[in-house]
Amino acid sequence: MTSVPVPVNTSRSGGGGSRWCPTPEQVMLLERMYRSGLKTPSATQIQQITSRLSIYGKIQGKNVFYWFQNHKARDRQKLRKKLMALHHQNRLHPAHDHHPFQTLLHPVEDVSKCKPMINNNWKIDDLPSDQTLMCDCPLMTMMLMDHQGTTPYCTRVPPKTLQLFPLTTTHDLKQEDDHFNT
Amino acid sequence: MTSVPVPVNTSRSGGGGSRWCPTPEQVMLLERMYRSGLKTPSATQIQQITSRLSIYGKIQGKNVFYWFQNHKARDRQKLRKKLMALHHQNRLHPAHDHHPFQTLLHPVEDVSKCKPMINNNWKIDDLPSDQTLMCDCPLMTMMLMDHQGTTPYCTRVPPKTLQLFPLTTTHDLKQEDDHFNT
DNA sequence: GCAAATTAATGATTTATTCAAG
DNA sequence: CTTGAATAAATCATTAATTTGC
Repeated sequence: MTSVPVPVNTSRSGGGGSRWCPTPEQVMLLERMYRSGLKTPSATQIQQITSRLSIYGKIQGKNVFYWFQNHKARDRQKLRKKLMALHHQNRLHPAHDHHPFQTLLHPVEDVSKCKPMINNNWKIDDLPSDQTLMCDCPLMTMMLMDHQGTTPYCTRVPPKTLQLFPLTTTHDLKQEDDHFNT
Repeated sequence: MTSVPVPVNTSRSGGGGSRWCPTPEQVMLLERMYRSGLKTPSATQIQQITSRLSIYGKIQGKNVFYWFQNHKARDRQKLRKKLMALHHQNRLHPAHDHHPFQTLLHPVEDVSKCKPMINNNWKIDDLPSDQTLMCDCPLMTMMLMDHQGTTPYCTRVPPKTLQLFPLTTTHDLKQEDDHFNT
């Protein structure tokens, strides 16, 4: 696209093929409004926002409109993804584990404010004894075994699959559909 | 306020150490996993990692959890700083560009109690008169106001008739890509 | 060379968000 | 409108690096 170093906001007048490139100030203010509860601005609001943000750079009403649309959609998508993963995990491992964690960090509710109350209340700490644990984790095993002559426990090096731990301690291994790859 | 005298114990030996001190092997393997794409391990994965890293030294599930949380957060933070710096360079904020931009991004403000005047019905045609428009969203006005009166270059702020934007009509408006984030 | 003092990294907690379910 | 679930951001706290004076 013949990118001539145009001063950032490449809103070329005319036939206009360029996209809006928000400035940091614009993004900051938009995010602030979004967090403040404005999820779907009305046309009037969009006009006001546009006029106010135009002092930071070129901007149009449709940019604002699309920004809110995209931002909301992205938020929802992200959350849905998480919930899906969680639900899947819950189905597969109803017994224990499954929480993606932060809840486990709330040991006690009443005393947590007063004192640093040392933290041995972690559920995760009670690791199930490592008997079947270290049998099937392709990538993990692969990553954990190089560079040391010690070879932890499991010495099997799978080809190249990038799936993480499909395993459960007692059940057969169905993958829990991980989602770490952005 | 005043710190309690730390028990000071050998973290890796036994007893209640102050905090986890990862061994170089542990750090190396954790970083390798992170770089391989594992950003938020599930509880099961954390257990796996913990049990495998425990051969290099004392470690608990919460340590692994915290490690990934912190690592991810600080990665994001670093990246954001870089991007912010770059954008600032481009924009050449002359007045006071060296105040921590992060503070501006802090969501410390609690204007969120204001009700979102959501209005999905945005027909541009029947816009109400502008007079009442300005009144029903003090929140937006407040947020959009310049914090220090910096107003870089463009100072035109017409609060009146503004450019309209296409609605879902015959127009195409297919240029709403997302690039304001990341 | 060595510790006390100071600064930078990083482990561990707390707080503020988000969307959706009830 | 309130609450549930789960962070990610912000912050607190402690360890490691380093500087400094002797």
